[in-house]
Amino acid sequence: MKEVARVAGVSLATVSRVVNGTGEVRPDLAERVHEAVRMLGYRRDLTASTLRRADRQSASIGLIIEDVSNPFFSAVHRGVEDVARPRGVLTFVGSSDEMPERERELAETFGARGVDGLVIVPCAADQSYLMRDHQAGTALVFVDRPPRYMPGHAVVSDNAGGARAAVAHLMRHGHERIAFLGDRLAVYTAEQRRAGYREALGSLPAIERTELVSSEHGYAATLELLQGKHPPTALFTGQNLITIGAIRALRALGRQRSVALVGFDDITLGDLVEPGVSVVAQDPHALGRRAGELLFARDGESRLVVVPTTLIERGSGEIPAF
Amino acid sequence: MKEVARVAGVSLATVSRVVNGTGEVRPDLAERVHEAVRMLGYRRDLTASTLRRADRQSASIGLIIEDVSNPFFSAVHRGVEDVARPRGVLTFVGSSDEMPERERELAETFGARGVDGLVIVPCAADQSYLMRDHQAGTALVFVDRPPRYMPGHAVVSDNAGGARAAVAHLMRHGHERIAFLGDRLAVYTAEQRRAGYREALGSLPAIERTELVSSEHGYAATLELLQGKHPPTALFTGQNLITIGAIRALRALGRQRSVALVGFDDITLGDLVEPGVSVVAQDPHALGRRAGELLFARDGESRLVVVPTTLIERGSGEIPAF
DNA sequence: TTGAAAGCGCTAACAA
DNA sequence: TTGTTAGCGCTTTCAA
Repeated sequence: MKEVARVAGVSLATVSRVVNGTGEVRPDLAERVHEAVRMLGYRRDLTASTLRRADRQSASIGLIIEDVSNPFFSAVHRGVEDVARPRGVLTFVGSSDEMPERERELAETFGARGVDGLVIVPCAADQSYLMRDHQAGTALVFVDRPPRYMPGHAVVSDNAGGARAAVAHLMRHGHERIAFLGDRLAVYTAEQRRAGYREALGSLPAIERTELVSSEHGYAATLELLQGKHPPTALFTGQNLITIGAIRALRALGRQRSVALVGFDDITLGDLVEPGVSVVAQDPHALGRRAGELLFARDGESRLVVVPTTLIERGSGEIPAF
Repeated sequence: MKEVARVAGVSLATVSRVVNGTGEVRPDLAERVHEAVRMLGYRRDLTASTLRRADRQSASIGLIIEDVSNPFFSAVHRGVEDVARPRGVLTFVGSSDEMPERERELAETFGARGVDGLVIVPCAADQSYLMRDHQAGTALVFVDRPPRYMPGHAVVSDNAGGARAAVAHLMRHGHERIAFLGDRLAVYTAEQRRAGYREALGSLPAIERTELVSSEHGYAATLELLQGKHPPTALFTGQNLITIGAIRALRALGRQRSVALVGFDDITLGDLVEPGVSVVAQDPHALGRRAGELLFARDGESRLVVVPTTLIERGSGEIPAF
């Protein structure tokens, strides 16, 4: 910058004004500055700029998700990017792998880098450690799950509503023995989906298997249920991997055309499988987009945004009870 | 930091030394500093630190991929993250959406933020604009495709080799009319895969449809080929979306069990479809990991790392010619 | 071993 | 309209 000023024969302040487009500068001087910038290949240092600036905005945000390579969360990521980019804001991203200490570590590092905001899929039992950043002026939005032990904006799917819709759908096809196969109930989404399941069941018997954390768990639980005494005629799987495990198990038993199945969260290529996999689809991109919008709005009040889900009928959920 | 120094009754320099663990500090003084840090909730400002530091390292890198929510590229992303994180390096990420001006814009912004390195899936016709960053000391690694009009490290899949393996596999099952359905040949990977296809064919007739840029294109091309005069008995699809389009088309014709199919790049749940989808799988996570390793190694010589592919037999590729 | 002071590249008062 | 100067929060000489 000093170089540019020297070559253009102006002061540092003028270069700054031209480069930032702030303040009035005589056109011919501005042109000389631009010329020098081109000649020297000058590019202003945004970090130094942030340091000195009055508003101290770094035009960067942090995003903490479970895993950047998980299709659900990478769609959330894209949603956030799509609202950040038009604002000229860059995104730092990190995977927490559902480990609380990684979540904290990432939040810590992002904070030390002076991000203007943080979008976070919380996994720690307690997010109150973020109060410091919040008070320091970092905007905060939680996504997929609400925060615990601290207030804050949150954008979540309609987990309970989607689950109710799935179960009601199965009931409409005559099912009275509908099993729920769910994730760790400690996770908000799993607990909400089970709540929806129970609500929709009414007086029908609840058949529940929870704490299933992999497709293998889903596979085993499905086998066990269907080979048991009073097997269910329909399955409602509360998560992606569990759905896949259930499909494999139904195939292994040759029951994929006789036992109904609705999964929560969409399955890639769910329509190419036979029968097609009926699901309650979430909209992860919208989740990210709404979170980003909330982040930049910088509202005071804590808001909970609920993104609707959609039931997609592809065959497996429309198999009748008998 | 001034506060910390005041509370601990030491100088700024001592606080810096304690916080960074550099230089010798009397244990009792160090303890007083730590105490003050805890009390005040002090966190050092990494951007200011970078500005002043001798090495000017920001402990951040930039990653430019086609789309953060594309499973292939998000796996690359995870690979890069997995080598950056243990080094305490944070990752800025952006989607180029295969638009050259976005690629440049992102590279520009990352540069202005002082990233130490850039991992990039190049889509512009010319990457020489990056020479400036390179000379300014930014490490540069290209991934999935080599750079154009500038030297640089690159990590790519064994596109030609994988294609040869796919075609040879089909030939081994008796096929003599094998069609290639490919992406835009302007893209390095598409061109390499076609080259591999042609090499493996030997004297067999080449049946090619290229410039297919969506699953709909793949669908249409498959229909057209199979309903034509001398239909192929086997298909080699050079890209994910094309593979999906081809599967849909084969189903629509009821030919999924009589026409062989091998796709380049793995398909999620390819084993749940009937018949299972045989593919030449890439290892996008390894692509990202190797790129990250090269980035941090900061070798002088331009190196081209080729990551091997794996043929996965799931049924569709093992359908015999008659 | 510690502290004083300079200065990284930039922006924002203020003065001219 | 332009330039001078102070200083953002930090690290790094250099001297004590």
